[in-house]
Amino acid sequence: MVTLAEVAQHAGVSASTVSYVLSGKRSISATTRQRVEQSIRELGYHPNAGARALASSRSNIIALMIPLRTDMYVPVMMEIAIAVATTARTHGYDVLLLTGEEGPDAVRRVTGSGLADAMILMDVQLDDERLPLLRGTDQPSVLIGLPADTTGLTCVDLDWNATGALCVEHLATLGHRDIAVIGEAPAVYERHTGFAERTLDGLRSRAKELGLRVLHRPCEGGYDAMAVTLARILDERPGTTGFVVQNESAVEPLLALLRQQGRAVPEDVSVVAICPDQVAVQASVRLTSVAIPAQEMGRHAVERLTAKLDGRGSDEVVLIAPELTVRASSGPAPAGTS
Amino acid sequence: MVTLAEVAQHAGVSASTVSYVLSGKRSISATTRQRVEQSIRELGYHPNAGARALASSRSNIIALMIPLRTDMYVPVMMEIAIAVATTARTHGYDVLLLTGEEGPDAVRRVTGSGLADAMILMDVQLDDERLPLLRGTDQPSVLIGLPADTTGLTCVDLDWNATGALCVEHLATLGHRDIAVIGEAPAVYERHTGFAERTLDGLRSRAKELGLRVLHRPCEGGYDAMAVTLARILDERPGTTGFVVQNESAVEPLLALLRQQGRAVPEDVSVVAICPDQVAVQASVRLTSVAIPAQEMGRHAVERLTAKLDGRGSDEVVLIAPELTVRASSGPAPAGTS
DNA sequence: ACTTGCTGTCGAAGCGCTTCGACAACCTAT
DNA sequence: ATAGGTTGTCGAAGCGCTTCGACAGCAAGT
Repeated sequence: MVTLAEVAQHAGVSASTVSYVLSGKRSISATTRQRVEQSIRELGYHPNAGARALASSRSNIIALMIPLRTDMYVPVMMEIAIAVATTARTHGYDVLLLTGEEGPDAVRRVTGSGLADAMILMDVQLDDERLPLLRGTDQPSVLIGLPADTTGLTCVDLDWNATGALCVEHLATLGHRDIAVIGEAPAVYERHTGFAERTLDGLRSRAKELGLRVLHRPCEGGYDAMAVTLARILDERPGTTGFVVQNESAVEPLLALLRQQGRAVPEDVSVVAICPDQVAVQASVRLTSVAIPAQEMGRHAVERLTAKLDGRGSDEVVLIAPELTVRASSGPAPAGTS
Repeated sequence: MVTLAEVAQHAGVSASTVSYVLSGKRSISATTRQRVEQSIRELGYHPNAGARALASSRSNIIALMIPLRTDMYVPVMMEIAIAVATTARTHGYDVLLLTGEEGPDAVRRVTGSGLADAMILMDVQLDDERLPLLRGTDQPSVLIGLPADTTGLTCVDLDWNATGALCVEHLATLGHRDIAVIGEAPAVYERHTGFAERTLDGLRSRAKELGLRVLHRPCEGGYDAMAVTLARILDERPGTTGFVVQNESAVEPLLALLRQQGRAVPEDVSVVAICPDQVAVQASVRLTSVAIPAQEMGRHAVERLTAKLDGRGSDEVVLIAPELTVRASSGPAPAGTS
């Protein structure tokens, strides 16, 4: 293992000079710098992470806490995680992967031990038990998702209220009057996950303004669950012509069931999904959808965080504006329904 | 920030004693231990990770290198990652998330800096450029997936050869003679990803033994790609009655297309999928499938790794035996085809 | 009583780096 | 020519922990 001291000796300078070459915190003459860089290359030197962390009280690690639930749509989590990791690297940080399993203890452990300089939390609940800890520490953090009370916190999220509203507006414009919302699994609502409730709020209030009727049903994914849910919806509101789906694993089952019942999409019923673009494009009917900007969320989160770590930037809530892409699953409401 | 020294003072012992209480590397009297533990609790002490790493040359971190490709089935990667993270925690390790982006440089960086004590590599290619580096270092590592040459390496993987064979056997037993294999995206084969080729090998050689005909077609996921692929297959081999699918995002499209063409599953054609159980269960037809044991793979990998870190265990290849679960998508070949 | 062997504790050295203050050496303005 | 300011480099302290050797105290065997 090559050390700073060896590099220094090899280059004929002192250890501190090498350190300053590496960090750029003091000016170094061009010739010295070159000599040092040469030695570093020749010896294959890599600074020791532990020593660095100890001396500078900076680990250059960002902790990312991901949920380990299975009722969330996993690819989105993964995409965020990957965006976080790659963006972090461009800022010189590595990413430590924490699963939600440990809960608040993980926050204590990481902040207490100086393992990470900052953290990003995913799957934030409206009243999340980790929040008091975050507020009580001076370690920077960013939430992906919005809790009920955001004072003293930095959050990044899709504007779910606006997303819900946007879906309704689109259907309203097309003349649909009776809207059914296929939601996430019941458990998601029970634990008061912000995005699900906000979507619903935005959707309902806009629907009210526009004079539409909305029926919301949570739904586990898969065919069987979707079949039951759809039957109930059509039983209760036979005139339903617009669907908003916020559960990736219910999308395909819904399309199949509608097809099976002889309801054509988009001629008889329109479907708007809230899902990653890839899902929308790969579905059996190319779906009109509001994209979930996973990458953007991950990137934003890291950028807010590094800003804080550099002393720039303050607490703030970043809401990403939703974008609806019209594809083949939505069209004018059939005559006589509006 | 509370330090070891403060705990020692509070408990009225020396710093080294506290350290030994923490590590258990020397015997400590019960009374002293209790006093120290009490102080630790009262002061809310957390050992500093950097200092620990520096002094012990152990970071207690395992690096996990995940691919950032989008043509692999993401939930499986995620499940493995989560299994790795949770299993690692039970052994006292944290997990550093590396994306494949950096490639071999990441391996150099991590081993060189002592950031991690060991690494787990996913998405291993038959002739992976990271392998020479791994062989050249004394840092323990485990691959999830099999390269062409496994000498000096520890690998964990599903036995893909056996998986392919198992699928064929099942179909053969049911009387199917003409088998089509819907594979991963062409890119997966082009970059010589081990599992895809091995599955095919196992499948073909068993088919040969059993006298079955096999037609293999790579396939991007989604409806459009699947439609083209299926048309070609049925054109070339109209008598095909058995399908093996090794591409999660082709499963549902295939089922839909078959249905659409009036081919009943499992009466007219049988489908065997190689996919996580969740996918098999949630599909529109409950699929006969060989499960991808993501959790098990993650767990095994960590356990092999910690064994190595503790000086136990040696290089070895762990192949997990595939298990086929019969569900509703496979049945006897229609009369007159065998 | 005296060595021998534990057991439990301590002090001190050092892990490899960052960072602060010091200070030559030089350059510019008086 | 001299005071004042830069610029580039160095030495030393210290980050918080682990670990090694030393050793006091005590039990057991001679």
